[in-house]
Amino acid sequence: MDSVIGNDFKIAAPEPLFAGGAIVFEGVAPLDLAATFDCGQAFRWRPRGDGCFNAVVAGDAVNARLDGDRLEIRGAPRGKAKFWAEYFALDVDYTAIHKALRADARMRACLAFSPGIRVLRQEFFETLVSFIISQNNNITRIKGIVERLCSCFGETVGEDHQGVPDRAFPTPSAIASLSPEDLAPLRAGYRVAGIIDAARRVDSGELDETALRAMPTADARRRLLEVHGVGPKIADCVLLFGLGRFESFPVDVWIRRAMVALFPEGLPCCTAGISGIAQQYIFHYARNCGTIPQSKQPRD
DNA sequence: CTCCAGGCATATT
DNA sequence: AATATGCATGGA
Repeated sequence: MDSVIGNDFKIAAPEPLFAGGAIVFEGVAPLDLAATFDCGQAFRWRPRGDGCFNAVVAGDAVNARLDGDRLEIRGAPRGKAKFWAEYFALDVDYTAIHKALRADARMRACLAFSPGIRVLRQEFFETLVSFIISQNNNITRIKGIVERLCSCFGETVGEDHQGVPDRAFPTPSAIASLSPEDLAPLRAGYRVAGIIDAARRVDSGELDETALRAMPTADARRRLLEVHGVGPKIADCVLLFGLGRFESFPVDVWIRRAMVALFPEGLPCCTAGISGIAQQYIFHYARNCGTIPQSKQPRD
């Protein structure tokens, strides 16, 4: 079972081009890199100020930029073009998704707020640990803790133009042998127990990504809930952002309140495996706008 | 200073 | 099953 998404919203990913040492995908719209990287699903992408974004992903220090509807990724080997197409969900038909979501006026309001958000397919272990860190935490500090985790225990994969080392997210085995005292420099508080438990379960094979991907979402969720520090919200975030289960979505008290206020009858137009994506638009709208649109919205 | 952050574990009702 | 409380830390 690969990504779970309705057939209506599957397309063939564009073929990669290779130009100037970059992996290039054309026709990627809709995609807004700033909105996508900064909507609370990823914690390592940093804007360089000129429209480029830097991160270390899958062991490569990469640079992503958008030129119209051309996505350029530098720093990754050609052989990983398929990985990057999946990372940016270029095989998901966001045009069709938007069309379906726009059938509802309230969903239309959320979508209009940040139409370039895509739900990324991020690496499993990094997503699991990052969202354990996110517990009762704010995004700025989450980013800081994740950076310190990489800086302390991640493999150096190069250095940036200022000579600062680029470090990968630590491997499960690199964390599995650590004690809470070793993680004290992270200043992650009570979350360190969860970080270590997650690393040990993954490192030992008890929690296996391949197995999780092969099992139904409900079973994978049950397995994730066994990890210390992983409750319903974080499990759903990991399913959505780290295991490509676009039909799953995080539902905590807050988002439930926003959802119910917006959609007392339940999420519309979202039954074909994209409720997680719909949720991300709702979440971002409610977080940044702070207001809940009424059920009656003006037509386009 | 206070309030709270993409919650969870645990105890109590 | 539902609700209440403590929690490390530091942004805003």
